[in-house]
Amino acid sequence: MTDDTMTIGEMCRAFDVTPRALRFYEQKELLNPIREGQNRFYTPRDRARLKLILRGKRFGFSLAEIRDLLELYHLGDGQITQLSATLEAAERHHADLTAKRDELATAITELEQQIQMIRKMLAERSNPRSAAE
Amino acid sequence: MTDDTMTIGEMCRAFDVTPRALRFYEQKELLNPIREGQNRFYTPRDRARLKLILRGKRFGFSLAEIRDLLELYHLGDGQITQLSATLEAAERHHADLTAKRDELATAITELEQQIQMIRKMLAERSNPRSAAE
DNA sequence: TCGTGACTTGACGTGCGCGTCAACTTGATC
DNA sequence: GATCAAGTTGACGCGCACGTCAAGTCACGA
Repeated sequence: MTDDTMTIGEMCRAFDVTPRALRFYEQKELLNPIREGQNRFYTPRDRARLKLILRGKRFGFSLAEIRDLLELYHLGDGQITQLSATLEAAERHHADLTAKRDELATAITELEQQIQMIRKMLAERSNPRSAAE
Repeated sequence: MTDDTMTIGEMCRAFDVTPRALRFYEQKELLNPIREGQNRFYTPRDRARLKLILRGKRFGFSLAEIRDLLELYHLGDGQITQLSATLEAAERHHADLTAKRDELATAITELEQQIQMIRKMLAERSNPRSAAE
């Protein structure tokens, strides 16, 4: 076994990112792989964080925001640092996400109405007589 | 009545954006207000489009993507241009949004678990004996 | 020993989404 | 007629999230 760490190349293939991006995230303190000499070795924890990074990006969060949020997820595994402050931050993030979810639901509903309209127009175009119904 | 159009300043106050942003969106062909001499007058249609622009930004879409999507929403009001192609594009966008919705739901669930963990840790901290249960 | 391939550290470049001047016009008010 | 607010067109600047070189290190097999 390879000690369950991964090289930068393996990470890139696994997550479809470039080495440049991984080093950039490290510089911005979103990742901190083990440094053995010059080389980097990414632990399972790094992988979990990268998943969250990419997810956060998809939802339009900046890397700075994501870095702060990663602190929250991180302390699940034992650290007892300012728990109540962390709870507050987590709840703010939760409110943020649920608001986004609601807005997304609205957007989806509206889009579905648009699609229905287009379907109707197509139907009337292919069979104009049915417009009487 | 003021012809139901708005000046750039009114738009900025209504949507909390800068004039610079509105002119930028116009340059990128996301908006096209009426030009009366030098000045711009934004119609209800511009306002509807701006709403969608800002929403799209919140979901992490680029302005170029949003511009393309606006074409879809637009043709609801009469134009019959490539209806079936439009339907396809709309359905792709729909798939995109629902995927985002599902991923967001996952993220929210995970965050809620984290919050539960933090609450538990706080409870045990304030009343350590209950850890025996 | 000599590639070769994977990795490294700078350092500059790039596209996006505007911010921020400067210099000007235009209509209303004193 | 002067002023002032609101708008205009360039044009340069900036922060973010990397891309893209150049130049070097290091382990490995032929």
